Amino acid sequence: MERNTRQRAAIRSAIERAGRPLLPAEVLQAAQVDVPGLSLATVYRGLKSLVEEGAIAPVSLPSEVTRYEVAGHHHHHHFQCLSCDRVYDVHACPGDLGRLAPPGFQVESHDLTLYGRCGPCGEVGASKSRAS
Amino acid sequence: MERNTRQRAAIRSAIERAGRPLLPAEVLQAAQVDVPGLSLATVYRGLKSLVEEGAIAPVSLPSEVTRYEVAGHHHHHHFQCLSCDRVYDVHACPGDLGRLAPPGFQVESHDLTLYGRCGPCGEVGASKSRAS
DNA sequence: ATTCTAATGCGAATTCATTTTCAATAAGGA
DNA sequence: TCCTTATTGAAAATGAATTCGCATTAGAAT
Repeated sequence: MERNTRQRAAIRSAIERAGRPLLPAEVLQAAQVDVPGLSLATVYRGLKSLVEEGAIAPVSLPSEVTRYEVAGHHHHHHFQCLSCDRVYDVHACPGDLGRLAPPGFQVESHDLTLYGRCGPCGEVGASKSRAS
Repeated sequence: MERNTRQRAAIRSAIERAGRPLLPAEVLQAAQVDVPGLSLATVYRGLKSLVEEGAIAPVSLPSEVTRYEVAGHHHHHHFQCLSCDRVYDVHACPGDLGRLAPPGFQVESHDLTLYGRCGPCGEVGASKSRAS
């Protein structure tokens, strides 16, 4: 059966603590606080099983590697900071986008990504410094 | 200087004729109508130079390889068919999305992708058949 | 405590889109 | 037409993300 290992708990915990979608590399870094020797391969294995068991959900944005966030959120969108590249959840939606499609096209869902400067980056006026 | 070759004309023409964003592989297929021996490497080379000279623009959607479409369109969005995977332009926009971002977040731009069934696929009732 | 085997770390191996190498070819100016 | 060299096709090489193989480690049931 599936075992509860420190590394899996650390991976899950890292994503929960972040409160925003994380890249596999970011999960690695955050989870290594709990498990110093953690490897990237294990992060990938953990992410895969957590997705399968429905604990986390993949988040893919244009031209970006898939990130992961805790599952169960209502319908929402994302904001990516042009300065630090971090992605945040946006719990709002313009709604009723079916009307935008050409006639004869049936809309079932949609993805919206906002781009700009996030709160933290706006405060320090950083210019293109990557996320901590 | 830059030479006007049959292959470059075919690549450009293929994208113009399509009227929608095409994958490199789709450009290859469409352009081979004009130049049978055309190679994918040449398509990539052509796409790169056409982007540099501003004739075409890259279109990237979540989890998708970059497509290319004629440049110069006004601000617009895209629709991807869940049945055939083709991508179409959507010349409409919900507008004013800055209000959706969390306080302190500055929105500069946005990307919107609609998913559903395109006109052609809706008509034939095809289920998951890939684009022609 | 003992045993069984899932899980891990590490490096090698994949996958796949895109780029490069290079000999052959073909624009297009002279 | 001739010449120079940008361009092409084909295959090999890259680059980056993700997965795999395997010996070792460590959950957890007994």
